[in-house]
Amino acid sequence: MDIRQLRYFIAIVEARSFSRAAEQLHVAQPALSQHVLAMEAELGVALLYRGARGVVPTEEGLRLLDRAQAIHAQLAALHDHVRGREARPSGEVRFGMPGTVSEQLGVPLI
Amino acid sequence: MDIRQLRYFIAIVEARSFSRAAEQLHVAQPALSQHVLAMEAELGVALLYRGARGVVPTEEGLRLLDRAQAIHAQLAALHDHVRGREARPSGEVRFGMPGTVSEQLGVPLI
DNA sequence: TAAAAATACTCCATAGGTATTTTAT
DNA sequence: ATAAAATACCTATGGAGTATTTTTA
Repeated sequence: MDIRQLRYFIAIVEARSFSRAAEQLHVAQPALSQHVLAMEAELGVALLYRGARGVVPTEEGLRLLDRAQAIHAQLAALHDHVRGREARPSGEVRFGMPGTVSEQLGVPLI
Repeated sequence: MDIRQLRYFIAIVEARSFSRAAEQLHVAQPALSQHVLAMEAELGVALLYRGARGVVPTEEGLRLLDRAQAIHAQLAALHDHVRGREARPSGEVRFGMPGTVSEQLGVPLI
């Protein structure tokens, strides 16, 4: 179970369709089929009900969706967190410029 | 940034060494080097101080470690959660047995 | 100078693409 | 009958291995 699969699964459930999710993700539809089949095999449960009008999550699919979104959100926040930049940025800004430029450009800019 | 990289990073910090982590993970040491270098490039920060006796995390490395462990724990719990089996199992247990056997075996067993 | 990490390269596993078949309404 | 998912097959990217060089205390 990797992050890419979780992202794909979220997109599929939200799009209510493999095909539409494939478009949005810029991947081919069979790639998504393979990943969902792999996840279902790994978990030993069905995650989606397949119909002629798209798909709908099973109970297990809903539970996976919930966790997948949580994990995905944590990963999205990872970059900023590591760099010490939280949602509300704080800290000091420094700004350097050659003296000759600063008078012409810097002062008006500020 | 994928979960494999997070797992590798956790192992490296805990082992305080690329080489020792490589042994424990059953992968070659250069594979870990590549992943950490890739992560540092992606984040734009150094994650480890390299020394002749191994490695030690930078401040950013410590922050990544924290998040990585959280995400890793969530992923570990994913299987059980999807199947509806929480850390503290709850629910109903049913147990069936042919009548002839139950008298001889079932009653004492319970 | 002696460890540990980085680099160079090679190879293979697998993610993903195209074409097609199967399924469900 | 038709739209959507599954299957078959092929290709190519990148993850990982071996051999080697570079770095650091």
